[in-house]
Amino acid sequence: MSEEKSLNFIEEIVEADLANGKYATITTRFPPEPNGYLHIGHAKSICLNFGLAKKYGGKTNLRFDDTNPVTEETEYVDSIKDDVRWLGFSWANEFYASDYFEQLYGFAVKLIEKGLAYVDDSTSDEIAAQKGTPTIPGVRNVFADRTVAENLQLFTDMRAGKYPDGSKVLRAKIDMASPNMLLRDPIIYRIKHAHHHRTGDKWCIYPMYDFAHGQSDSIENITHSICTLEFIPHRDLYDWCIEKLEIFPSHQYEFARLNMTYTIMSKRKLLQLVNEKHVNGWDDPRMSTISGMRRRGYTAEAIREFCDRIGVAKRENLIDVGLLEFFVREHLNKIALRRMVVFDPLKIVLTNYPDTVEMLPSENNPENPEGGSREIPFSKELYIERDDFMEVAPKKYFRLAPGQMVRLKSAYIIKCEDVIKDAEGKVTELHCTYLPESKSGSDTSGIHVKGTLHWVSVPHAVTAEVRLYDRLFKVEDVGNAEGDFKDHINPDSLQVISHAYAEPALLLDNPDDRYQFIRKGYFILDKDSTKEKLVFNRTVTLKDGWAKETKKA
RNA sequence: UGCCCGAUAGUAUAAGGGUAGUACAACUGAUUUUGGUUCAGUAUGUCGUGGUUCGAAUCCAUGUCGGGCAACCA
Repeated sequence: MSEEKSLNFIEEIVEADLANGKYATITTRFPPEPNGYLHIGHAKSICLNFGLAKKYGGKTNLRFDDTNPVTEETEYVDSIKDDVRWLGFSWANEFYASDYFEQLYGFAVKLIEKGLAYVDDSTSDEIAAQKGTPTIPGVRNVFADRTVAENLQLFTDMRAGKYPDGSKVLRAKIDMASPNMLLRDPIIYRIKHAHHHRTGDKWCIYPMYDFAHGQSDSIENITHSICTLEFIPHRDLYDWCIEKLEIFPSHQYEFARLNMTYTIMSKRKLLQLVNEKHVNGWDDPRMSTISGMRRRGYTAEAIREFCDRIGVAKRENLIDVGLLEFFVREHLNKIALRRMVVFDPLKIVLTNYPDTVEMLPSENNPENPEGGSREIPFSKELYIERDDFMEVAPKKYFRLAPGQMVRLKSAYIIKCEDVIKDAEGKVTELHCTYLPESKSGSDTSGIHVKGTLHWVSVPHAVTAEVRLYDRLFKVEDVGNAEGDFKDHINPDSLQVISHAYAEPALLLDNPDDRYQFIRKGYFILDKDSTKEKLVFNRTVTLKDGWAKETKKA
């Protein structure tokens, strides 16, 4: 199988199970609750579950864990399916825990018949109080002594809708003194007169996670049921149900969930950001949701590489978001079309350039010779970036300064002759001369300059809106930071450049294309774009060695 | 003071009794018509203490530290 690359602990389990004949083939599942959009943490789980099946020739089901009707919606189901597909995976079957409600009900009846479940009329407070604490054993109440016949009748009546919400629950009869709190007669069914997104009003009792998940796995013959660390204590109950019900023995394995710097990974908090309008929806490009990252321009390939690289283990972790960005850059560098866009323009007049327009060819991607080239209009009046000029420049500044020369990308070398200012002393334009013999591709000037700038021809410039995103939070470990997580929101996470100047080639390209705005970063067209108004999202910046250099000083 | 997980460079992750390796980050330098890319190189690590062993990140004991467990959520 894999000789070079080392295995993670789950792959080792799978290989052992396959090698010793425990299973001929494996089946995994990705089991989201449709109560929110998927985020990068889910991507790790998706890559793990689908990746395992792919690697070992098994299959993976997509199963919606929809046992709590009050939080779940079809919108979420649809978005989850979109996201999994976009990530590049296809499921063997699309299942729903709600598909199994009848079967699950039967399992509960079986437990009652075996004397292993009872109907409890206590309030939730009473149940909590009787449960004890981790160091004090719980105590059973009188309802635990109800007869099988009585329990059967009561449970039937619960299903029939004879009781209001909260008035009764079905509990598994296990061990009120167990050191594992989850085994102290856990609730397995509760009454909820609520509309379910798939079963409608057919049911008014719903199984709890612990009575649905393992059994669903079992029904689907899941061999390796992989979940996150917080479910470790649930494994005893998972196994207990399977054993008492005498059904296919799926096994649960747990790995550490992904945590990432400067982001949150909780659906509850993500929902809060959406509801309270701290962001513009679940697919806001600043969100750690898969749909947000997609809109921002991250590629599925980069996300998969990231998930592969971070590994799977049981130790808690906090991964540098910079690692994700590394994989995004690595991929985009290979596929992005190079374009020139000026965000903050400073006008340049080439005093010795004729009143004509030249079309200059420029490669689409230096990393890919087959990527071809496009023609860029060049004229007497150009825009360059305002911070590519300094009137008084430090020593290692390779850009424009009075008397200094730079190369204009794919065009000529120019020299700054005159600085024009307004009454306040603000630089309004630069008068430069160009070296005709320095034309890109046929340079005979013999001059080598250190700096190369991007530029746009003034009369040909296309205006566009550019949205620059920064991290949504100001602190590294948002989850463990003091106070409310919203206190740490970065107020400057979105900067809008409403009038950037772009080379005209950007009008012609395909909306799915990825761009590198030379010296600026990677960009993608946003869905808010129209024919009249282009809108671009910055996916990620380029690494900036100069910024690092200046920061040091 | 119960039970359960875990601990390897800054961050992650390998090494499964035999040279502590890889990626990102950092730092040097080279190349470069993107201060990007690429290339070459440098520095940094086994939680503590005992033990077993010719040999321990790995096995044993013990301590310490971090995390989890008492929703009619998943």
